Amino acid sequence: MVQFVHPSRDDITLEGVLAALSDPMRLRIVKSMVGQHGCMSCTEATPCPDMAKSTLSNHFRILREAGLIHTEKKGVEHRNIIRQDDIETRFPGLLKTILGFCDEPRQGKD
Amino acid sequence: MVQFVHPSRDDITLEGVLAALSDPMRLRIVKSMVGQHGCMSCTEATPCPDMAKSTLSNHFRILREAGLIHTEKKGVEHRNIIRQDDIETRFPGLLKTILGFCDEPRQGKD
DNA sequence: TTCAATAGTTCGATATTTTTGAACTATTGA
DNA sequence: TCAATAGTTCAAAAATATCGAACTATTGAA
Repeated sequence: MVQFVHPSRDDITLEGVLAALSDPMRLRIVKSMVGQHGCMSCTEATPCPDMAKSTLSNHFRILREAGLIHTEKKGVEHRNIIRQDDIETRFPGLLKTILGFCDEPRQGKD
Repeated sequence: MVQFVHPSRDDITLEGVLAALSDPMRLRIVKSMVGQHGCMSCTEATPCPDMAKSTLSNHFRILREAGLIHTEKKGVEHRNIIRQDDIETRFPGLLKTILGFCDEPRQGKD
């Protein structure tokens, strides 16, 4: 039984958010999750398939503990959703500003 | 003879800026430099005196190589200035948004 | 000119963090 | 019950950060 740690809205810190987003991989994960606005599995949310599962898992943990995403287990996979409202309330405009500058991973569909 | 590396405006990357700002110490250094709008020596710009000189020097190098500050030698000390225009041109609003959320190191004077 | 003081860099060693593969857990579906 | 899937946890290896010590360059004074 895996327990996920999610900080409450007020425990989300600027430094935590910036540190979480300072990794190119995590930035792209977050970007892809904002694009979609439903839940995504870890595998779906990852724009880089050639990476160890454990590394990926660690990135999701960091995003989770920074308060950027919410994860819950749904069947065999983990559904992740970006905590857009919480972050917007805590740091208005921050996420939009940052993500506005990063490369679109894919605009349309294949 | 020490040569400083300063990326050109166009070589400043979002990831580089975020990575540079994701360290609490560097965030405070940048904050203090934006408050002042002239040059500051490394010592002046540092809100945390109890830190090894070499560590500090490394932080300034990272800020410099991310394109956040410009450093030039002036006599015995190094004058640092934040590259506010370059960053604003490259990522409009980013710096203001981020710094707007971080704690004021000191609002008035002593 | 020489000497000490100052401001910061560079180097090498240690400490911390990240990444990885392997082994594990939990769920689904045959 | 068994295999497949999705992800976690663990321990070791790789990469980064921190530190103290030694170094460089400049200033100012004797």
